Amino acid sequence: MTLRALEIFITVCETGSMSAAARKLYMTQPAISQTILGLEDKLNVRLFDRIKKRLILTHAGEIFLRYSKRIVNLINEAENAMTDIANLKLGQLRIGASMTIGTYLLPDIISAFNKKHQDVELPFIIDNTKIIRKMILNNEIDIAFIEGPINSNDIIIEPFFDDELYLVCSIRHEWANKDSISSEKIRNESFIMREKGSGTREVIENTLKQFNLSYEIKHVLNNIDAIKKAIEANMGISILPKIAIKKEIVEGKLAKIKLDNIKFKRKFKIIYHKDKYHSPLFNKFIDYIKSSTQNFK
Amino acid sequence: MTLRALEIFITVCETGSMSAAARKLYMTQPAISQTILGLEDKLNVRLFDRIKKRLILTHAGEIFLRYSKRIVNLINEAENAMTDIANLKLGQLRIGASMTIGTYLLPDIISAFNKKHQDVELPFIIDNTKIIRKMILNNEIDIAFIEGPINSNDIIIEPFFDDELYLVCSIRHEWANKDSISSEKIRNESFIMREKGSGTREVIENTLKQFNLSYEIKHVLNNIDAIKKAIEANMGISILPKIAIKKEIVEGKLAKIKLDNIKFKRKFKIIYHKDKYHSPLFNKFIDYIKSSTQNFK
DNA sequence: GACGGTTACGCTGACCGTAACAATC
DNA sequence: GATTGTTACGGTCAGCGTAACCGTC
Repeated sequence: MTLRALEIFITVCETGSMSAAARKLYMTQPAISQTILGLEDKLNVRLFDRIKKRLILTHAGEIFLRYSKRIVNLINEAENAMTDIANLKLGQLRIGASMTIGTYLLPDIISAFNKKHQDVELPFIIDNTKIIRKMILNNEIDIAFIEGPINSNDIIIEPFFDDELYLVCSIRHEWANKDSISSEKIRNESFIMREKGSGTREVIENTLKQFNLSYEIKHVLNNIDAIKKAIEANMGISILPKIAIKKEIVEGKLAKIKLDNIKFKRKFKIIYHKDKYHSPLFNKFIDYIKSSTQNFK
Repeated sequence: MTLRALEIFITVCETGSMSAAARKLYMTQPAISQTILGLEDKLNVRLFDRIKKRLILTHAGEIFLRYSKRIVNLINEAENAMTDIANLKLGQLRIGASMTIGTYLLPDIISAFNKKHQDVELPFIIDNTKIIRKMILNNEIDIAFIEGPINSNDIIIEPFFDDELYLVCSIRHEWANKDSISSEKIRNESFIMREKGSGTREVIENTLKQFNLSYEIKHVLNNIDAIKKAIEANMGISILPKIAIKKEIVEGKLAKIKLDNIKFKRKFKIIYHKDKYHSPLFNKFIDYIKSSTQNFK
């Protein structure tokens, strides 16, 4: 019993004749006749009474017609769902991100993307790089955005955004009005730092070490928001990613200062499993992320 | 997209591998691989991620799996319904009958048949022969049982029961205790008759005319029950079909008397459209009717 | 004769098997 | 080397078309 046979049967019922069904389906009439006879033979039941060359559904035929319609409808529904997925009208992309990106960069982008593609599900999880890496390998998420270093033969890494970190102080701090500060001076300031293992801290330490600058850590806070509040309260200075402080700079709550020619730079990366199927939604989202972050100041 | 492909897809999902599915379905593994690839190609969607030769359903695959299961279930349901019909576990037979048969013969038989075949529908209609004939021709009923004459090139007529009509009188009537009555004597009795056009009346008139017997009609009642009540009240005598008076004879409410050697006989007939499909239920019911009436006294 | 359904027969392509290859464990 | 999935190729059969036949209007 093929789906085609069901469609033909339904058409015969609706048109009331095999000839009419043949015309409607662009087939020859004997082909219709044969599939109907084949159905009857296969089902061991007469579907039509042929009374004076006119077709009249038997009781069995009526029951089978109802089933046939339900089946064909369901198949169409399934096919539509699949084309919707192919056309990004439907789908799911499970997104992961590490702290900073997940907090300051992705929320706006995801929500904007979701407005463009209403019926797409975009479950989103923020965790540290190690966990995110494991989730990629276990196929628990489809794609992730991280700042820290990562390595695995099964993971493809693709940079997508040049991050820079800025020295930040309270607007009440004496540096607040200066354009630039001599890098030597920071050894006299109280530094507020992220905890060990933080990608942000790693960049800062590496860069300062590279320039042989000494500094003193006064407070250690495990999230950027806490650090920002502490700086606002003039408890010290810190070096923070630009995406995390954009808003506060604009609002005049924090001041960013150049430190000679020293730049704190790193790359944000897109990662995904090397065997991952690049669904249309997958590709679209990567494109969207890239174009959204391209002109980020 | 074939049903077979859906079954294969479901099996692959359930077993988690194409090889296992191949073993389960007694097919080769490449055949499985091809149908899955074919499905993906046709649907324009990846159903599985192949991560290290292991199959993991994509989001699209999960959605399609749910649809596939529903579709396959529905198809099985439809096929089961059809085999049930073929096996008389399900079905419908629309039965018609003319007055006498429908009132006195069929009800018990239909209800007994329905006890043997619980889930079968047996809609039943009683009307005069002319209407019943029309319903057969219009495919409004599948089979009918009639006593009167009928003719149509499209209707098959098959006798199934030899009916006999008996002279009946009240037990208070002077004939009640006699075994036999000379046929000449009925001209002095008040006759109770069915209306003109009744099949029963026709038999009586034809037979009496054949024997050149005269009689006088006193009352004309259009149904047998009314005639029986009238006879019980000793308003007259009548000649009634044996199936209609069996109960009253046994209960001693009416007396039946032989009239010399005159016998009022006729045949009950099964009729159906000549192009009617003889469903298993159709045949079974005819067999049942014949065997039930074979030993009717 | 026009129309509708069935039967007979031939072709084509989809489906499945065999064989060979690739990749993972 | 054993297992699993993909690719290539060939055979078979179901499904459709053509032609011819039959019954109804």
